[in-house]
Amino acid sequence: MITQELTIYNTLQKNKEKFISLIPEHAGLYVCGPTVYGEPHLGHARPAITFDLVFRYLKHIGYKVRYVRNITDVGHLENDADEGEDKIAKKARLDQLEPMEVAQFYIDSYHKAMDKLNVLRPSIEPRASGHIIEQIEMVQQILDKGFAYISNGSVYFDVPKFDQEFGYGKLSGRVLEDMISNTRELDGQDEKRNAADFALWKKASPEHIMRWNSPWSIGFPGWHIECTAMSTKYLGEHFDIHGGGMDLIFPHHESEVCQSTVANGKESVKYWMHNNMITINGQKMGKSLGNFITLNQFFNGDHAMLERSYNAMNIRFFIMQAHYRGTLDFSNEALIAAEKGMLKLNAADKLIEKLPASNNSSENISEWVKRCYEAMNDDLNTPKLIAELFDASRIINSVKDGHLQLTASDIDLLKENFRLFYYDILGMVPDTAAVQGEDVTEKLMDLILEIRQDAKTNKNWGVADMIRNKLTDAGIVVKDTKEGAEWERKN
RNA sequence: GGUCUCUUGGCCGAGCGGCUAGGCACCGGUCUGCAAAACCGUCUACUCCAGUUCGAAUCUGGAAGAGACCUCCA
Repeated sequence: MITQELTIYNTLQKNKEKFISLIPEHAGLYVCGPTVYGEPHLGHARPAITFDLVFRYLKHIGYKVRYVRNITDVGHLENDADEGEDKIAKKARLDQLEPMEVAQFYIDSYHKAMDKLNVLRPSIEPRASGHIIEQIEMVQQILDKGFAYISNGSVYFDVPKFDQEFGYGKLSGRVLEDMISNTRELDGQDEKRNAADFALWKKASPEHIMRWNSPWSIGFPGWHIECTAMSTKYLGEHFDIHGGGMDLIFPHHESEVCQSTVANGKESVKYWMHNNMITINGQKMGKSLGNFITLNQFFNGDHAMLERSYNAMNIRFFIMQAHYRGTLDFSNEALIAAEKGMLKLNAADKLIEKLPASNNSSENISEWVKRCYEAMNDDLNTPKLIAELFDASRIINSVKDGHLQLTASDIDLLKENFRLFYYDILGMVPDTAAVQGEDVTEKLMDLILEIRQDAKTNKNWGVADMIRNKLTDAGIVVKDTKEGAEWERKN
């Protein structure tokens, strides 16, 4: 049973819409995954986390979800390379490795980083190189229907013809005539009949390492066709959600609309969702700008722009503190502020266990739960949800201090839902460092705090402060409360 | 230049016509041997101009600034 009414922003309609799945209680989700020719960086984290939230929330509210996220491991050209050269092939030559070895290395690297960020693995993670046959078949379908042409061994999609029949630019808002009139004439690009046409299949030049046989030439598939072929294969000709970064709207997703409309005879995607981009200190992240920071550099603090290291949950929390459709700017200051907030919530979670129950509740916890759901139902408003969690934190701390009261059942309700939203839905990881097992540590800490308490009782402030300061240096924060001293690990 | 998006207090960031967002920082208070934590309170806002409205951060028009995409490729 579907328990919540979710509303999501559909790029196709430029509006928020109720999410109604094509098949009741089932949801199909396709997201453009990484191009594996380099270390995973911040730009990979945002879409992965955004759609991880979609995946988690759809499952939570009762959908059986098939989540497909592809890996692009064929046919990439360097942005700044003069001659067209496959990104993976180029890297392979430099490193003296097989192209697939390079791809595998970065796939592993990507997975490790995503695991740290607690991004759930998709249901299916298809690789473009493993679906060459499906792509060739789809190109053939488009040719058979007359919306593509062969030119010098390559196959191009006929955009003007598509525009006449179906209307081009639904997703990105591009107008074909404007595009044509704004296009600069480039030498040596006259294989295409029209500048707006895009490649379905490219004939490989001699130095191009990654190549496959096809009816038209030895070559490789055009970029856009892989997503259409793989989404059709695993989710069907019509599916619910297609996601990706806003930078992919044009030309990638617009081209996918063209391809699926022709090949499948209808538009495939019901809801298009796009996450916004990430900037660093207000600037676009780019290798040439010197602000290109990989995820591992964040985790290690190993980059000139980073004042210190930031753990994966800190990054995840920070990303979720902004709405996915807004730009997000990274800075040391903002990251540290996010960490403090996160630690506050972690501390509140631990306190829930120790709350005293009253006969009456001064707070309406059911209403609070409702507000949490409303935030998520409103196009995944995670900043709002996090604000509600901070409100819960205030309630928890106040109940502990005796300023507010909750009944035993309200405490349970609060505990259950705080953890549901914080851990299961937002995907934060419990602060295990101080909680998990570690009996010896627990006993040692009890002993140390006991000694310190003795010193305090004897007004031996020097010893008491020394213990506290040394523990602080060791990354352990001591909190003196009315019930005695408590401790927790920092980071 | 074209298309689109955005511009909220010291920083991050919700808000979608009237009601405190929230976090971080700062300041004051409670607590404490001192501190930290916690709680309470205070202070800084809606880029600018014009319009619609009883009422606008929120709608409309204009200006300025920022960003994304706009050849090939992914």
